[in-house]
Amino acid sequence: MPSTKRDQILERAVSIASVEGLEGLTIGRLAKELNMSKSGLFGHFGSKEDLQLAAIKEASEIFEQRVIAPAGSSEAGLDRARAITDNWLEYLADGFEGGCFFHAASLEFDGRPGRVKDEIARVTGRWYVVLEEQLRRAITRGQLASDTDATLMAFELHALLGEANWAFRLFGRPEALSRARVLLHSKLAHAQGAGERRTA
Amino acid sequence: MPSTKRDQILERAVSIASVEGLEGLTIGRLAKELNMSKSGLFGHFGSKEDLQLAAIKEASEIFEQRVIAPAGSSEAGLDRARAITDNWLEYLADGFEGGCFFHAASLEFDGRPGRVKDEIARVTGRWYVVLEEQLRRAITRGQLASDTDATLMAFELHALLGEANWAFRLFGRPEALSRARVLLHSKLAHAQGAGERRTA
DNA sequence: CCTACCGATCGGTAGG
DNA sequence: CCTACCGATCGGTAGG
Repeated sequence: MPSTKRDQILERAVSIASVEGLEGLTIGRLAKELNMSKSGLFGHFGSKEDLQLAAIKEASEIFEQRVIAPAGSSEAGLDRARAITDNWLEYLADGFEGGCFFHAASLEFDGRPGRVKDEIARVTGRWYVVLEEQLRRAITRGQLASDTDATLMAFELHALLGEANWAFRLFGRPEALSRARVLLHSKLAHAQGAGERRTA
Repeated sequence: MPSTKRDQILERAVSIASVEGLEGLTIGRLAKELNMSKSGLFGHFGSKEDLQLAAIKEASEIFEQRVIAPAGSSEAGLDRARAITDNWLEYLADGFEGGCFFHAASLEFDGRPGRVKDEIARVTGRWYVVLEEQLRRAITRGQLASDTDATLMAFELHALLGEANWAFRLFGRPEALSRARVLLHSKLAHAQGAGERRTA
């Protein structure tokens, strides 16, 4: 399937939104960057909110392709959890021009109830659950200690990914990514029910 | 010292910005909420950027008062680190109308170079270092294992605070805060060089 | 502190 | 897909 004009528009839209935010993504600016008229661009979407929702869908497909799908070739459980977090870190390093689209969008819209916020929560929540599910399988398979709390561990791993994005983008230093990698690997390292770790 | 008009303006400005973002904080809206004219309000600040910088300063003073200063009465080291993170969680629950001002501002401005971004990075980085410093003292005093990596542990604790804010605001469920509390206490729990912990 | 105003841009529409 | 336009709002200024 060839890339349609709408796809080209959304590709730019997602890139702009990752830098300027989903509200900062204005129709006028998007049109100018694509050498289109505002109304010509507008014809592809019914409203700004629809454009925002379409951008979220486009960004979620990119995330799925880069982070979730490639992990499908790893064995379910600990290996797949590690593949997901490794892919996630790579995506944080170069996935979008302005850093993680969804982390920024979450904090931008958490105080603005509506369809856009709901969709951001739905999509990001889904990936969170995907990761948690692999931890549960790892526990069932004896790859993590049987008393591991999968909910808390998913919270922890997701926290490290968010912190990596925050620190990398705000301070511009790649150590944020390597620190997160060290911690993620440490938490996911030991197979066969080991599970004892240092605090660090 | 009595609360000046400027202080009253900034109080509203910080609350609006926590919900709408620092760019969404418009002079017109702020003036309307305060029953002032735009130009009357503008007289207190030289430009929108100056208003944003003043709002950052105001918010940082609130954070200092609520999170950092009260921890000064706890003994330096592990106790003070725990006091800081406890206060921080309380501040996440009710510090600003729209969630952590600085977490939102960080992700909003990380792609917009300039004085506002620099100031956000400077202020948030300072608190990060304050926490790390207490961990170093805890190690020196034998309250944490001597091979603890303070840099990584500060990264981890700060990650949990950020995750708590993200999840609490996006999904509106207070479990996010209690999960972070459990994990933070677990990591900071054991005195006298213990330091062995479960992954969860 | 105010009224009155500036040019630019916002989301969106009419009409073709 | 376009030009041309709408009312509203943006940051900011002149003048008092």
